Amino acid sequence: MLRRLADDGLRLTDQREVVVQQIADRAGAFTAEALVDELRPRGIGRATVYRALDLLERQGMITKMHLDGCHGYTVCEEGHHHHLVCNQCGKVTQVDATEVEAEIRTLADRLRFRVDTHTLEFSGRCEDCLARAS
Amino acid sequence: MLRRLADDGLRLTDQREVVVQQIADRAGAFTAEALVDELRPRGIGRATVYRALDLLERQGMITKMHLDGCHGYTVCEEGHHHHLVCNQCGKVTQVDATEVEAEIRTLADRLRFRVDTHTLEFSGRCEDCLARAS
DNA sequence: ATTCATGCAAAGCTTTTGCATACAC
DNA sequence: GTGTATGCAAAAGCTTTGCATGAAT
Repeated sequence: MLRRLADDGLRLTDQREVVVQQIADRAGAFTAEALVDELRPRGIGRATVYRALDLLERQGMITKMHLDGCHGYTVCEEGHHHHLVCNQCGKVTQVDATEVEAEIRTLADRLRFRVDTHTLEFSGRCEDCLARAS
Repeated sequence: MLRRLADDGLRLTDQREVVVQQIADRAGAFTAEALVDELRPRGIGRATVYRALDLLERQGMITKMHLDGCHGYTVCEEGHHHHLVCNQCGKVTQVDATEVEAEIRTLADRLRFRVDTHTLEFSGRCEDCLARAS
């Protein structure tokens, strides 16, 4: 992720590095404010966190997610935009929804509506949480 | 809508009536704050509007939508929850996505994940706006 | 009569902005 | 050296809440 930032000609500051490290291998979604809390002890200010998230989103390295209060982000690969969100542990898994995708395209073609983008999100319970429940 | 409120044993106040009238035959999505502005001249307070929207949402008569800033509502029929959002005029159309729906169910079954709910939203340009553009 | 809704204003929370300073290139 | 990022604190948005008053059943 850091390399990608550099490759895109963006400034590699200490703070951006820390932000990226903090979110890079995170299983679930997170809110901006949670990140702020985690990074405050490391001397990174609120505005910097918000600005970094903005930047990373514009670079397509993270996506905004529709969590409960509509304020989450998650790290994600480019192109694919379908997520399974576990309501219990908050984990976000990427899912390959090729067939659904195809069906969506068919539908879009039939509608008198030019579909530019679509959002598809699943919420429920992940394997681990299901296992833990029984 | 008013009848449905009454049927569900809820109090029919003047203010709720006005709120319902104001949103009932609206083509697009709207934000809470926009409604507040529209209803302020009619003497309806901010809190009342927010509480009414909350109520209507719990009754399933409107749904929260993920607009640009993630803060919209739209009137919608029960059950079906798929919307086309026009980026230009803001109109929201309900769409029948039965095939997609079926595909989603198939996918859900295959995943080691218990899917409780899913969200599917399309955004692009509606017929009218496309026509107007040419 | 009781119970619930309302309006107001204040508080809470999240996000953005202005500005002087510091850092990356 | 230049231009951009940072930190802070303040402002700006949006939503919720406490409380006294008023309305619906």
